[in-house]
Amino acid sequence: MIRLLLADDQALVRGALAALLDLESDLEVVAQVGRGDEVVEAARASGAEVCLLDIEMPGLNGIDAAAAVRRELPGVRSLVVTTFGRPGYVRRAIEAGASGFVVKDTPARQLADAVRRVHAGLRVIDPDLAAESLIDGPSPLTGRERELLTYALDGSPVSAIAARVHLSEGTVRNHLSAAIGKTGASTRSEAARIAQERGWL
Amino acid sequence: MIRLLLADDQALVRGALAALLDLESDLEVVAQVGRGDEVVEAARASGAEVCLLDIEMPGLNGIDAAAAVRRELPGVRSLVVTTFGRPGYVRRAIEAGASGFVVKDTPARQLADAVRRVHAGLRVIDPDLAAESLIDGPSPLTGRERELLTYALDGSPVSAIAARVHLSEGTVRNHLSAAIGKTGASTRSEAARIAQERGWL
DNA sequence: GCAGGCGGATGACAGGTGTCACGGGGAGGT
DNA sequence: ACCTCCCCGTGACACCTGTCATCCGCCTGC
Repeated sequence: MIRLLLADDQALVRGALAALLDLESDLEVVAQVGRGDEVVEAARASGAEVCLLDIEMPGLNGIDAAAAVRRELPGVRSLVVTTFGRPGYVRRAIEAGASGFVVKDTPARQLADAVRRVHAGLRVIDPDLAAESLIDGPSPLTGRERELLTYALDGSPVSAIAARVHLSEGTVRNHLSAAIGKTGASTRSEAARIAQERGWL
Repeated sequence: MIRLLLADDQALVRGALAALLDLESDLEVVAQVGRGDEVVEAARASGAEVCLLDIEMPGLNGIDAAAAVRRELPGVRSLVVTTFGRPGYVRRAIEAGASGFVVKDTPARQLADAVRRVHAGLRVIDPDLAAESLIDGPSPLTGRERELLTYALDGSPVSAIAARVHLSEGTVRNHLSAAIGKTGASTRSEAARIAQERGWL
């Protein structure tokens, strides 16, 4: 019997996944949480062996949660399940110590298999995403560029971004201009979108 | 026995919801689709009585799908289930003929109850969203403003938007300026975000 | 009939934005 | 020591954007 922990901020999806996985005779959902920063504690208390982690969660995202599990509970394996198949996410999830990466587009019946493989010590990674992840390579952005791009995601004007990070507007424009060049975009909004799609943020 | 149709573009979520609802002794999932434009046909073929529709779907969104069901199969009721609780969505879903509106944050056990109520002819609407929907009022945007805002969502420059809709740049700027005023924003990106949050797009 | 709203357009203007050149400082590598 | 890369800043320039005034044609409601 494989003991599972589910982490997803949408209660309905979480409950539905629990119902789905509980149908399998060799799987048992022993804990459910809706926040990333509750994963480690719940996993320890419930004696979970595999953690199913969504990326988009309040408190702590699924990738950082996987890293925390790796650090605090070395014997527990993590499987990241997310809506968005961004190549950079795969890389970061694996680097964070996750044993698998699955998108929510995959057929439901494959999920139980993925859990079993992860439990057996194998790695499960969506093949398409793995290929893209290799092609795109790691992020070429510097720390500042990444930071400023995240603030540019919502289309904020340069002045607002500059005030938020306590920099001059000229400096912000220079960093964003560099990011625009590296992403092949022509506006900071477009650059921010591209960077996010590739998981560079 | 209530016959259900599930429509959600994420196969994993769709399958999980099916597993969850099939646990109820009086519910039976008789059809599953991943696209909005397959809903009517699948509902007719399967003899579904209630359609559970996600909003974000390829082909046709859940609200338009609810309208299509209303038109083509008057006896079938729709329950819209979505990730984002945007007030405008509720209004539009109800106007489109949906009998209920539930967000994916609600506890899993309440979903089956919502389905039963909808099947019984009652309306099921998330109370918080219903209140917000009344406060915000309907969209003040004109058709063009709405259209141009959707193109402005990703931060596209005015020139690109103008080319896309075959208008002069000046006209596009005027419409967007009006939208900026109505949303209380100061850039078109911000206006687009605000409008989307309120379900005006 | 006619006001009022919408869609479309032009022109002008202030201010925001992207680019480039250039400078200076600090951390890391050889 | 030296070079390289990152970070921060300034100034200048061309271009983009948001706003406003003003015009037109079209439809709808009164």
